[in-house]
Amino acid sequence: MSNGGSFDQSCAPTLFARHDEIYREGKPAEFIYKIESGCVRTHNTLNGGRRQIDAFYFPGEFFGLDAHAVHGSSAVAVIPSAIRIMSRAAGDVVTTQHLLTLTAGEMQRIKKHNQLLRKRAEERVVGFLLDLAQRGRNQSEVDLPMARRDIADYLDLTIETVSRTLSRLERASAISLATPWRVILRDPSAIDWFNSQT
Amino acid sequence: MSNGGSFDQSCAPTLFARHDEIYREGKPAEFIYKIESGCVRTHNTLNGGRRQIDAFYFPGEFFGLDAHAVHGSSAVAVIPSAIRIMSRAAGDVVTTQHLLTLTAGEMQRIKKHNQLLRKRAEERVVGFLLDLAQRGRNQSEVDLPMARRDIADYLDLTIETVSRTLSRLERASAISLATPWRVILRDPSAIDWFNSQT
DNA sequence: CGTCACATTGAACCTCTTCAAGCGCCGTGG
DNA sequence: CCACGGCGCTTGAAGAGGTTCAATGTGACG
Repeated sequence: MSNGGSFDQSCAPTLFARHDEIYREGKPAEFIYKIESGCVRTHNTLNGGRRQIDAFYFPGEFFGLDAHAVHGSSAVAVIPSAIRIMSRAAGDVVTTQHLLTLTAGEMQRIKKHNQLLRKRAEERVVGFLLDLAQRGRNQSEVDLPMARRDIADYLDLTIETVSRTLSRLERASAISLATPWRVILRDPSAIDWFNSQT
Repeated sequence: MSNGGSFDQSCAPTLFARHDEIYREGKPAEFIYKIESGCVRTHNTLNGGRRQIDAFYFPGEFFGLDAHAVHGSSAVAVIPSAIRIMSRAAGDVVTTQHLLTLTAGEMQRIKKHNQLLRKRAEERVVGFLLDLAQRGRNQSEVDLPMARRDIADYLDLTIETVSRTLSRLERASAISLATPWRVILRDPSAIDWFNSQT
């Protein structure tokens, strides 16, 4: 698969502070974005104030690949982040073929998230941790830049359930919480097992 | 949006009987498919025998738009169906632009399904019925060609909960079950309301 | 008329949510 | 420098919603 190498140097990265909005739901989707450093989340706010997080993105990953002319969700920096912004207009450095590849990858990601939402709370949390471990540099240590509220809204659980589940996993010696935002996985090989669970 | 009109006549439809497999998970994704008549479901079988239905497709809709070189799920005819099969190879009648449009639409559909999975049982069932009503010819009468087991595996509920929820909706005069596979919606305008619930 | 597959209904159980309180960290101000 | 207050995480107890197990109902087909 293309890693976007052919067009990722097309502009200087823009800096965003913690909780800065990168684009807003409903606005025209003119650009695609690539994370250089930091972490971004995309979310919709349903009427009722309830918030739904669609995805977290980490360095090297692309986001903003909405289906239609307008963004279906808002993007916000979870921590200070550097992001490359590229026009998705036809005829630009971003080709239709690129877009198709990236969009197909995004679809894959959503399907995976979909499967996660069908599992029980503990499996969701474990799946989330293993996913982050796999995407991070260190397979056995995971950094959680986002708050419990964000994790809960991503996994469709309450913050209490997320917290309780992490505590239970720690008591069971499956993980270790160095700090609430730094998790050590006791069995990194669990990643392979989990990924085989289609 | 393109309705695919430029290439939907490129071959004669193939007929599939009830429960016939159209393609299988893991096989190369060489074609895309358009339903002329009938109904198709796509599903994965997780190890553990548990089945997960990703989508139902109806006349006029496309399926088989998997992200990668191989299908991520199997496709099966729910009832006797006529399906047009087209090669997705580059240089064929199906252009990259077509594929991007169709894939983006598929992504939209998955996101919608995703939101459905975050709701409570009753909302999932109602959302499912309204979705089918909207896609069908008659806004106030829905035909359910699939079994309760299929609906349950699509909504991530048990067949008991689906059945109980439908019964409760009928007692509440929200719907009417002419037969277990024919639902009359008492308030079709609910579709607009439900779609506004992001 | 009997059988089979599917749908419906009931009751006990379990998981997650809800409501409520406690804890720890950090920045601010006296 | 330390007390205070706010914010986010954790923990506990009660309650609601769905699942599980089990039985009953119903229509199609031989």
